[in-house]
Amino acid sequence: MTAAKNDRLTIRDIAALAGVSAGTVSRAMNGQPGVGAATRDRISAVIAEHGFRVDPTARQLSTGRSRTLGVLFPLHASEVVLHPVYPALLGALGDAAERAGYDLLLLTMSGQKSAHVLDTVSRRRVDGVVLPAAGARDPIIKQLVGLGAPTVLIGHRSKLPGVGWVDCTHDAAATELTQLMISGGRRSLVLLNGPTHVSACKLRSTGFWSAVKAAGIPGAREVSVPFDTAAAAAVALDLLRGPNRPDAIVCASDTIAAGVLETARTLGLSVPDDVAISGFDDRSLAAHTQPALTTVRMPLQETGHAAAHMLFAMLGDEPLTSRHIVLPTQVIVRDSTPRAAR
Amino acid sequence: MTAAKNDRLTIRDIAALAGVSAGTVSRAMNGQPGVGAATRDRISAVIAEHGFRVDPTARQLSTGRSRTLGVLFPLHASEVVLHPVYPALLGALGDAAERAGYDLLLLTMSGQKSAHVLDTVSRRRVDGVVLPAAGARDPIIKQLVGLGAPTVLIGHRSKLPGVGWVDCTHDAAATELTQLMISGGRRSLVLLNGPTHVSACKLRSTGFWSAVKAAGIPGAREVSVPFDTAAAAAVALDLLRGPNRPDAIVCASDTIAAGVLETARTLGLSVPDDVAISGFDDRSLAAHTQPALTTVRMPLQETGHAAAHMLFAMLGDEPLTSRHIVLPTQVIVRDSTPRAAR
DNA sequence: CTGAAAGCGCTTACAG
DNA sequence: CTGAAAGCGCTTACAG
Repeated sequence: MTAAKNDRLTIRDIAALAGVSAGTVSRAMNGQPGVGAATRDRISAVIAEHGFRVDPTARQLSTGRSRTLGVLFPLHASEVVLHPVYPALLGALGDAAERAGYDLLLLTMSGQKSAHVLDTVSRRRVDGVVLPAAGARDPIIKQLVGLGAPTVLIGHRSKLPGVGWVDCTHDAAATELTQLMISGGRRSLVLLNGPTHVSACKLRSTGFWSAVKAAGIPGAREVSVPFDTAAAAAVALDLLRGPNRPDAIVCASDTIAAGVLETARTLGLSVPDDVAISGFDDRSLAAHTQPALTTVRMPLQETGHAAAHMLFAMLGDEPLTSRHIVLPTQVIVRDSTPRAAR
Repeated sequence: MTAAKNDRLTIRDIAALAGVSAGTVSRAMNGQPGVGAATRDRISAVIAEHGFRVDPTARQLSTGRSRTLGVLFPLHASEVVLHPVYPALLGALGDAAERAGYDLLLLTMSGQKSAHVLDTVSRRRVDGVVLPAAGARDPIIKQLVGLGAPTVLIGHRSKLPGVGWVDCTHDAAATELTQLMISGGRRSLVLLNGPTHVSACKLRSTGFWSAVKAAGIPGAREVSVPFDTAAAAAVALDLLRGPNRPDAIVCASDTIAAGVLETARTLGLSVPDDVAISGFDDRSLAAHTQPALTTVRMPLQETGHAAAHMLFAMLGDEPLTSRHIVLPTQVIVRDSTPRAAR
């Protein structure tokens, strides 16, 4: 006799009320076979009347499964990387988890010390882990897999066996934007990319160069900057004042594009006539820049849902169709790129 | 016999290895009195050699306490409000929780439907809840308190009895910035505030007006805009082109200040000579604007730690000094405000 | 179809 | 100072 009594009903209370045994209530609650229809109804009625939620702790001790999903926050990621992705993603994860009866454990990792995260996953018997901003943090990914925890990455197409991921078509979007520039008559192209160790940036680079090569356009360049408006503005100054000024700059984020727009304005260049500019992310600012920014919308909600459901599938709750999902992005054409002239 | 056997050692294994009973191991582990020094050492040695982590699930079932803290994410908050605060705050919360042996449960609430959050807190016996971006969401605050869950708000000074909060001196910072403007000779002041339902914005307003009144300066104005650069730029255009152009604009965020800076540049106004501008938040952009932005740094790490420790104190783990903590902000003077001319 | 019982891994009065 | 035992609230073979 240890834990304090409280007013919560236990499965035994329900059993007594329904005139059956606790085991039968358990079977009925969990939708298991071997409970008579009448008994089932009686139990449902009692639960409906008196209210009863199974104690997840007791269930876990008995089954060994926690019905808990870990969400790993990479706190060392720059604020700018974090920003646009999280709220929508978390909302979708939370919704999916709620619907499936899972709870979410928040795993934070300051720096690279993964020991505590691994310990928590193991102690709490976390059923699976989502890494919403996976990337070059490979050590922990491998360690999680080593622990036997089903792992789903968002935004990083890991080659590790068993690891699932959900990503979107950064490459195709970059290709489409670049083609938009080319079909609008642009011939001096620059990709103002983010940090090249970011998986999404690698894909954007691939997409850019594939369009450039397909069109046989020489002299295209790629420059890498942090996801920072001011830094982008500074680099844009060099580009736009330098020799062979580009007439199209594909930017890897709206924040980068904002810096380029700013510099263009400072230099008195007209957008898109003198230089066409595109962004990525479709953040709220993109619709309000002058001119409004052509950009790419990511399927954030869908990504969160897909990641959650992939995890449920890995846990055997749903059929597992694929461990690797690529969702479509959507190019939003506004006024900062040339009208398709063809 | 239900849960799958695994390789993890139980307290009974340790007890056997140390030649004592499980109860004694439990008492030794938990630092309880009534265990001989020699026994204690032997148990420590065994644990050190073989490794052992107590199963939190079993402990919880026995004690009724989960050693889990809830972190409530307000997903309906705009991305801009969320942004600057979360990573540092979560990191600090995570650190503090880790050190105290607590885990963090991620509570998401899409829209205003709090039922699931309350149910989770109750089912999982969450020991206490932190609301990192509390505000006008009062319904859930009251409901959490009603559940008996110790509750700590960040950024909202609730009047509800029993509710703890950690906030910082938004008001004093606004006063200091305003005085900086006044002592620099500015006499036509505007507070370009954020949404007035945000608690921090109310305090910033208070601080601004208190400085204005103390200096006896007439004609000061306050205008409210969303936390959005483009929206701020539009409002700034009206202000800076209208009659009696302000010579100082105190902005409620760096994003707002960025819009004002942009408009000033567009209009060919010199900052700070024609119009002085200050921000709030000290986001990374603030150091890189042209001119660099005078702004306010929030004690985010300290806030996270304070919130966590207040919760521990409410849970009886630490002495509770106060349920209401106001931490100091720091005004960062850069080049967008007048040099203190006196 | 249903019940009685054992077990999940801890903690904590209760004895001694 | 230490052990034996009961209990936390479930689940699930095992019988019937």
